[in-house]
Amino acid sequence: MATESTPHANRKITLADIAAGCDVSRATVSLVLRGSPLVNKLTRARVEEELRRQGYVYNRAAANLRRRTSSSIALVLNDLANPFFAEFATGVDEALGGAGYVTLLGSTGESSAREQAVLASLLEHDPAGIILSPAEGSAAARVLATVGMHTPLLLFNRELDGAASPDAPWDRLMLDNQRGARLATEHLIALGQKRIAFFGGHQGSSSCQQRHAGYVEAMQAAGLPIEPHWRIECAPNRVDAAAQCGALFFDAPAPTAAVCYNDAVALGLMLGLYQRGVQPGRDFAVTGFDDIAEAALSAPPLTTLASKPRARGRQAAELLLQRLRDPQATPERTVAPVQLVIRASSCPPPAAA
Amino acid sequence: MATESTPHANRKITLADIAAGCDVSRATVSLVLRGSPLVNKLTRARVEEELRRQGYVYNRAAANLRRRTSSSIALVLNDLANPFFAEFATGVDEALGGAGYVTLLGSTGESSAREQAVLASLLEHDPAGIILSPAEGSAAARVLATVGMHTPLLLFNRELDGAASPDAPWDRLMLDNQRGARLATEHLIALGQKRIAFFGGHQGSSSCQQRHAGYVEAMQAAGLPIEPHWRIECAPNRVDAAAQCGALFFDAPAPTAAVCYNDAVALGLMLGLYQRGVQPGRDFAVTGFDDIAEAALSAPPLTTLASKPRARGRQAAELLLQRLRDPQATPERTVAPVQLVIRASSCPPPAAA
DNA sequence: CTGAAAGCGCTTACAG
DNA sequence: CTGAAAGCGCTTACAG
Repeated sequence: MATESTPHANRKITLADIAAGCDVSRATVSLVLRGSPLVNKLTRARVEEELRRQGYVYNRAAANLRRRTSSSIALVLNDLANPFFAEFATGVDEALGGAGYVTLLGSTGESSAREQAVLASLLEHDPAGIILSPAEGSAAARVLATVGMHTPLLLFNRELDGAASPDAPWDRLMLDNQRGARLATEHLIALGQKRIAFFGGHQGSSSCQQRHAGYVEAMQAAGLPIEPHWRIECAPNRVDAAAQCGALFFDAPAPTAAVCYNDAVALGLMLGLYQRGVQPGRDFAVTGFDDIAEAALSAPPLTTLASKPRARGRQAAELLLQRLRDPQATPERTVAPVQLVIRASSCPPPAAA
Repeated sequence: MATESTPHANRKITLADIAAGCDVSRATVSLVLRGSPLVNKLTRARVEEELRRQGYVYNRAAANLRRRTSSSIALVLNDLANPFFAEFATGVDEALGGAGYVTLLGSTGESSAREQAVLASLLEHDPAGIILSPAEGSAAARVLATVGMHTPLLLFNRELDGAASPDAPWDRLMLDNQRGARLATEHLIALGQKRIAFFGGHQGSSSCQQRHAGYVEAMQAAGLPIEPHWRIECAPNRVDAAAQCGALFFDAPAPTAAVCYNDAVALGLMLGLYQRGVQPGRDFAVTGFDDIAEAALSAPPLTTLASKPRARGRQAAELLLQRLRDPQATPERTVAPVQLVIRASSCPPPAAA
């Protein structure tokens, strides 16, 4: 009957079905699947034909259970909707896929409470490792308590609160925030700028602190003064940056340039400047951080620091895979370089005052 | 000894460890974990204490194997780095997480060959269902062959090539592309625009065809002519759109407005117009599609169609979960409405010629 | 209310 | 070269 050859829609094909179908043991089928050289050529051919015929799909979960292995990695991000992290995730997934791992996704929306829940849930799926870009204010002790000692953790982009940094028991991949901001500041200084503000970001975030430190470093090395009202906090997005622009000009002396926390903030600041009749790129110099796609296309195009999020994603995956190969090696802190991308029109010399 | 109470770092805690630790059977521990009312209150308390004490982590893969269930959903996207899909993924993950599912991520980079490989790999992890935004040119027959009949499939955003659309054996969630483009075109017509182009996108993509059809519909309903050089193809990104801008003006009559394939294209077109000395919002009207974050912040702000990708992600997840509850129901094609967002300054009436 | 036993789909020594 | 048997960590009738 035609029905006979149709696979039953209600049950998946297993090794046992294949074994029965070509009269060998499950063990032999397993050896074929795993490419063992032990199997006789003809037996192998018969089994492979049967696998095709029945449309067999390997059950990796069962194999992982038996072998006590795992073929997944958990990727937990604070904000997947942010293009920077979306690019990062793409890079991670690319590299993991190439190594035979599958990505378990989790998104925390910058809430450390949700981060706990997401981590706990993903851990039940037994990932071989975790890549985590922590939510703001995420505490080292709590994360460590839920992740435990069994699952290697790679931190990206931010440190955890309260971590004894030098000897933390996890790997880290960080951007060279301080050097990046220093390069941007030095670039402005070389153009003759003297009154340079540091604009945007939350003081609480470690990346903001590091970037600010790089700015201070460059200013001090050049012997330039820093006014208190030249440091403006704002949420790291365009809208808030545009709204905070005015704060730069409340007191004298007004800055003529700003090193911004990131590109989003820089683009928002430019918008705010336009609205006040100050033309960025002519009356005011601006730099960003990240080199998002729009940085090259804004008016004027933006001088910024390229952090290459997709490459960072691949790098994070490689570092974690390396850790899986050698669980005993001492944890490492890797600092990814960032590159100054000069788009001259966003950075004029100071206007003759 | 202190060492005794330290969990062995080389083996994970299992049900059997807990059972041994408080002198009950594994069955009882399992019942506690699953919240069974059968268990005696005191027994439950003892077990729960022991679970905490040993830092037990549930092995969901083992449970899924035994129960023949699955707690994951595969999400396969053609381009996660695109903000539209990043938002979509966020919405999917939100809704799935809430329902106790975990997201298995796959990214195809618009290659249908990689799509096959990614689907095959994810299927081995036995997802309960699949949400797929197909790569361009992805063939229905091939996808169906690798996905099989066991795993419910939900298509998002695009149709598969060669699908007998009305009775395809999968669910679909599509945007109302045609109506959206019609609304945009009608809006321009109501402002008095008559020479309206359709700009950007690939003719091969179903969404582009649908949007173009909506444009044609509105033009014909208003009795307005359409010139052949008013339809310009370009890749759906800013850079290519800016480069193609000139093609609108090769022949007379030149258009005075353009309905764009999407926001990226619209922003690129505006850039191209500026470079030619045509000021969008004054000399030329432009509309987009998607309502990405930048649409509100461009100069001028862009009239566009809001497709709410995050909400679409949640909706896609809900539809798939619904399918899991009722596998027999006939497949559905859901069309999500899109909303015209009018930002007047991008759409002037035609200049007095 | 609790335990002994079987089994989910796979893998891996171990015999032969 | 192939098969019988045990076991990965869980769940679920079934007895008691």
